[in-house]
Amino acid sequence: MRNGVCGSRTGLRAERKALLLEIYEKLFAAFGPQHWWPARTPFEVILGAILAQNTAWKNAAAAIANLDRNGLLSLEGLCGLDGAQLEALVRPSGFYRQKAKRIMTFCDHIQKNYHGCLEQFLDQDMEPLRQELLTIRGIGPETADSIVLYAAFKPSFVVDAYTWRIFSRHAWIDETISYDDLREYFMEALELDVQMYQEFHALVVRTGHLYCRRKPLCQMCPLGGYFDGLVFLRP
DNA sequence: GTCCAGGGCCTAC
DNA sequence: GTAGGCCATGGA
Repeated sequence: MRNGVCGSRTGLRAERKALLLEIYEKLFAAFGPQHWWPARTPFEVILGAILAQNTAWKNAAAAIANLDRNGLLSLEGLCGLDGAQLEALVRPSGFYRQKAKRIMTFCDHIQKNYHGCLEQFLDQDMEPLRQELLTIRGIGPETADSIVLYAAFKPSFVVDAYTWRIFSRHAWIDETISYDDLREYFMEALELDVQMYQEFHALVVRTGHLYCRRKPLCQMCPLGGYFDGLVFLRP
């Protein structure tokens, strides 16, 4: 039993679905469409997903701009590059040695297994694609889900640090929840909907940027029972 | 000068 | 299986 409403699995799922939809609608009403992912091609989404790992987007964007200036926003372009050159170009994104290697590893994987055809790789069913991404060194669950959702347009919910912070601080989830369990928390309750998943994740990040960064946070954040002038939801 | 950002890997227990 | 250290730049 939770909230004295219904103890059945189906009931809990319905309850959770209603909560999630209400959160989504309030965020959408507050912020509107976020137009994510900020990239022109699936390959650029993938580069961005790797370059943004534990990094402010602005820094990742600077690295992408460097690649763009050199005409390197393509698999073929990057494959002709040596490691040191790529490191120099992605330097603004931080962790640049790791990230250069991760990008190279990804490109090698597509070259070897798909003859350089990214479309063929992305065209797989969702689960096999996700699992294959997770076998590539440097691509963890969040990066994989970002690629699946925003580059392959398949409904895999993206969980990030803001999702965890916002939802745990509201006590909607247990703060010790694992990545996969938190992803399931969304995907079990919500219909599989690419556009909605894209928008939901983007809105969560927007909310996190404004109200839920590590430190200043939650005096002003939804935990107080209000959010940007809106009455917010309580668990 | 200090803290933080749209993670992931490796090692030690 | 999980806590802790490490990777690194740029902005507040």
